[in-house]
Amino acid sequence: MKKYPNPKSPSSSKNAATKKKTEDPKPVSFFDVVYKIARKIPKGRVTTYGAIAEAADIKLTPRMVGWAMNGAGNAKPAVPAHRVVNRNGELSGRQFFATPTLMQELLEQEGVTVKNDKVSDFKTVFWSPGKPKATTATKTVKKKI
DNA sequence: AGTCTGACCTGAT
DNA sequence: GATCAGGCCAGAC
Repeated sequence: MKKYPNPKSPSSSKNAATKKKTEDPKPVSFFDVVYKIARKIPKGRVTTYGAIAEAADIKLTPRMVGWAMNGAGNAKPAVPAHRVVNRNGELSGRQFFATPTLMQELLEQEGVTVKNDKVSDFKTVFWSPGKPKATTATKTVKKKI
């Protein structure tokens, strides 16, 4: 993490607009897919990176989801990255926000209780992107049904 | 062209 | 139960 000159701007600070008019045949970059799913997250609810990766039609790893979130602020409309947490329910990406506490503030604002940088009742506020057979979600919410 | 990193997850020790 | 290591795909230098 030290060899990175610009930790602030992930995509060379070119923002997501880099592909502006270059999209035509296959505009469905894995970025767009993640954004689309993240935007579908209802208010007061959170999901995990792995769940999004599973919901994506394309083969994708949870890591890529987080990486794609880098452009969330640049994406339009802005993607509610604060509603996306890791499988543990921790606000791992809070430090990537404008302020480390912004993520928690937003979550609490929507009614999500955050304790110690972790979502309380994570399983309760957990929301599935739409993939019922989510392996990860199955384990997390296995006792849901 | 090769190397490394990355807001993760899963499995094994 | 906690910790370590590996893996996965894509992008940037």
